[in-house]
Parts: sequence; structure tokens; C-alpha cells
Amino acid sequence: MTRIETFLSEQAVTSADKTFIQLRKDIVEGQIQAGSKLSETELSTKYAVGRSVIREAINRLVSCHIVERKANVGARVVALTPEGLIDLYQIRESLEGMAARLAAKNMTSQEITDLNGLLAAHFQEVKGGESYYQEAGDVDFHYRIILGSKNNQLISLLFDGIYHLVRMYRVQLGMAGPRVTSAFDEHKHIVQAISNRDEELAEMLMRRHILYSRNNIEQKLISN
Amino acid sequence: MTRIETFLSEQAVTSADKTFIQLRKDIVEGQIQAGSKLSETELSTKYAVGRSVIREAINRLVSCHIVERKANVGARVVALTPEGLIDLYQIRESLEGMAARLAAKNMTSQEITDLNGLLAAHFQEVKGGESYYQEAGDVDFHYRIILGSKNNQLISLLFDGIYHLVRMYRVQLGMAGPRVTSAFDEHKHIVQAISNRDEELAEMLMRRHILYSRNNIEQKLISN
DNA sequence: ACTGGTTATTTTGTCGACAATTTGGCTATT
DNA sequence: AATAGCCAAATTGTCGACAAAATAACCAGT
Repeated sequence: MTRIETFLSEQAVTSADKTFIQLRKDIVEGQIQAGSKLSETELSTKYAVGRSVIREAINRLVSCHIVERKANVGARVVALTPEGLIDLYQIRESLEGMAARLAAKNMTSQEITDLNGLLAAHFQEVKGGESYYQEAGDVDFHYRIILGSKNNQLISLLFDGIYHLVRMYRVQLGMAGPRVTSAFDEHKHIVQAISNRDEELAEMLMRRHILYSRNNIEQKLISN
Repeated sequence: MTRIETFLSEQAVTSADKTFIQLRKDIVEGQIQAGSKLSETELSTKYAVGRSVIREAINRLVSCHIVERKANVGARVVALTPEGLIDLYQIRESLEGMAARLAAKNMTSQEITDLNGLLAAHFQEVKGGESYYQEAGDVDFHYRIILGSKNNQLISLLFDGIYHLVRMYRVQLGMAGPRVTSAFDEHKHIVQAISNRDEELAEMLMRRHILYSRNNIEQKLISN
């Protein structure tokens, strides 16, 4: 099992773990509508677990800002707003910029070699016209750099918190968009900077990369 | 009630809220030792609430990285390590830098006026030789700028998560340190940049400010 | 005395029941 | 008809009990 997989596949051992992951999936992928109320008893029967388990799952979703809860009233899935998406991308710009800086400092040469390999594989796909790239490939690229930062707090913030919310926006607002080839070039330059151990440039390029991505998404939001 | 206070005094309505806040306080301030085990039944009698309430409180502490839990084994207060502190400061540098940038863009002129007022008040204290400054004053300064970012996700990340952990290190490793006057000058320049709506400079100065603070703390860690 | 396996004990995870709070609807009064 | 107050239904919050898992203690065999 690769390093990435161990981090991503949070091995769910308890019933609350599984319910949390399932519920998050159902919300992120839109099976449960954004903004809708989460009734504990209802979910309890739906997922065939006790209400305690549902409560714990909901509480965890509250912690990653996917659900909001008012005391004695109940929990609702967050609403997807343009402002919320912008907030997320500002944080991504900040944190992933720092991640790239730290990756340039802390990645092993083996990890950098692997990253170059990933880039080469993506290049083949892009050349072959597969638009498969952007979903899995882009995510994989960013994950490796974040892991390369070796900052566990940073890794957890992005993986456990931000990324699920970003994916929720992506899926539900249909942001499967293009920007494939230009994004590839940006990735290439970032990897070059990391290979050169140029922390300053790596951070700057990553920030630009995410800023462009945000601009791209904002345009789509407006056109809707 | 000022804007800051509404954000800081999380009004605890349920019993789980109060227990969470109390437990966090006891951990952050060292009443409960770092690295120690958190027995649910034990805490249940200690705080005179049911075990469900304790469980919920612990789960929330897990979400803000103050406690770690292993399934079917139990929860422990995190250990305080130099690496952990560095991780935190790297994140602060990144996020608060972005906060300063956004504050330069989004703070109202009234808020900027207030911020200048705060600075003036601190100057009087520093001049008067009160070292009171650095604890409350420094925190107040940073809080206002973070709030000034108007990015709720960012605000929550720092207030609900990072800052309690930072305070835990500060309190338990006795980082009440000096650096008062130099920090004041740094604050002054940051406020100037924000007043000029110079986003770029505000971010850069804030990052430097936090970097210096980190260097200062690291030196103390070594000398111990 | 030491190691391996087995049983007890303790601790966590889950469930259903009860208490407290909110919400919606009803009645009465103006 | 509108509003205020009150009551009923539903939902959340908390508790204690039971189930499952891990740790500790114990015993047997070498």
C-alpha cells in the first residue's frame, strides 16, 4: 500500500467510522441535498444504526464544516455559496502554497523522482487526449505535494477538512471543467521548482496555480 | 458585546458544550497532563456528567488535534514535541499571512481605525513598562486581523483549532517570553500596510512577524 | 524463573429509554 | 380576522445498560 493510500483510505473500524464516511460521501456527492435537514431518527433507520452513531457522525461532519448544527434544533448540510467557494480557495492558496514550499525542502529525492514519474504518466494521457487526467490525476498530484510537506497538521487540515468540501463544490456545481493542458504545464513547473529545491518559487507557482484554478471556476459560476 | 467577543465566547448551551470547553481548558492549561490517558468513566465522575457527554467532548477535542483516539483503546492528550510546535507555526505563518492580506482588502475603515486605536493603547502600556502587553495584547491584535479577513473558514480554522493548540504550547512550555517592544514595532508596520490597503506587504510582514516569533520560541526550546 | 495460553477484568462502542427543548397547531380573547 | 397564550407532537440532549474489544492477571507447562 502506497503512502498516499494509507492516508486516504481512513480505515474505518467502528460503526461510527463507517457511518461517518458513508454519510460524508452521500452529502459530498449530492445524494443528500445541500442545505437539507439531517434528522437523527430518520438517518438512524436509513443507515441501520443507533442514534448515537448518527450523532457522532454528524458531529464529525460539523467539525469539517460540511454540516452545521444549532443546539436543540438540529443539523443541516451547509449551503453552497459562491462566497464559501472563494473562502475555500483562498485557504487552499495559502496552505498548499506553504505545502509546496515545505515539499521543496522536505521531500526525499525518491519522492521527487516518483512525482516526476507521475507527471510523465499524465503527459501521456494528456497527449492521448484522455480527459481522465483532471479528476484523478490532479488530485493525485496535489496529494503528493501535500504529503511531501511532512507537516502532519497541514496534511490533516487539507485532507480531512478542506478537500472534501472542495470536492462537494466540484461535484455538485459540475466543475469537471477543462483547463487540462494548461494545468499540466503548471504542474510541470511546480515539480521543476521542487526538484531544484527552490522553496520560494515552488510556493509562488503553487499559489498561482490555485489562483488560476479559482478564476476558472469563478467564471463558470458566473455563467450559470 | 464587541465583534471579537461574540466570536471568542462560544456560548455553551448544552452540557456537552460546557464539558468540552472545561476539558479543553484543563488540558490547555496543563491541569490534565500532556500525553496522559483520558478515561471516559473517570472523567464522567470528575465532571459529573454522563459518559455520552464526555465522549462527545473528547471527540471534539480529537477534531482540533488536542486529543488523539485509537479505536477500542482510548483517547490520550497529545504529546508536546518541538516538531509539533514547528508544524503549528508553519501553518500560522501561512494562514495568518493570508489573513493579513485579506484584512488589507476587506477591513472596513472603522475597523482599521479601531485597530490603530488598539495599537496606540498598547504603545502606552509598552512605554509604561507593563509586560501585560504580550499575552492579552498580542492575542487581541492577531484576532482582529484574522476577523478582518472576513473569511469564515479561515477564522474558524485559526480560532477553533490552531490557537488553542498554540496556547497549550505557550502555557505548558512557559513561553510568556519577552520580545515585547520589537513585536510592537512589527505590529505597527503591519497595521500601516493594512491602512494603506497594501495586501502584498501586509501578508509579507505578517509572515515575517510570525517567523520571528517562531525563531524566538525555538531558541527557548533549545535552551531548555 | 520464564513463556504461552487462557480466563477475568476493565474499557470502549452501541443501543434504547427517558428528559428537556423546540416547533407547530389549537383555542380563546380582543 | 388577528394575536397571544397554551397545549401537543416531534426532535434533540442525556443517561444508564448491555455488547464487544482490549488489557491485565493468572495458571500451567517447561
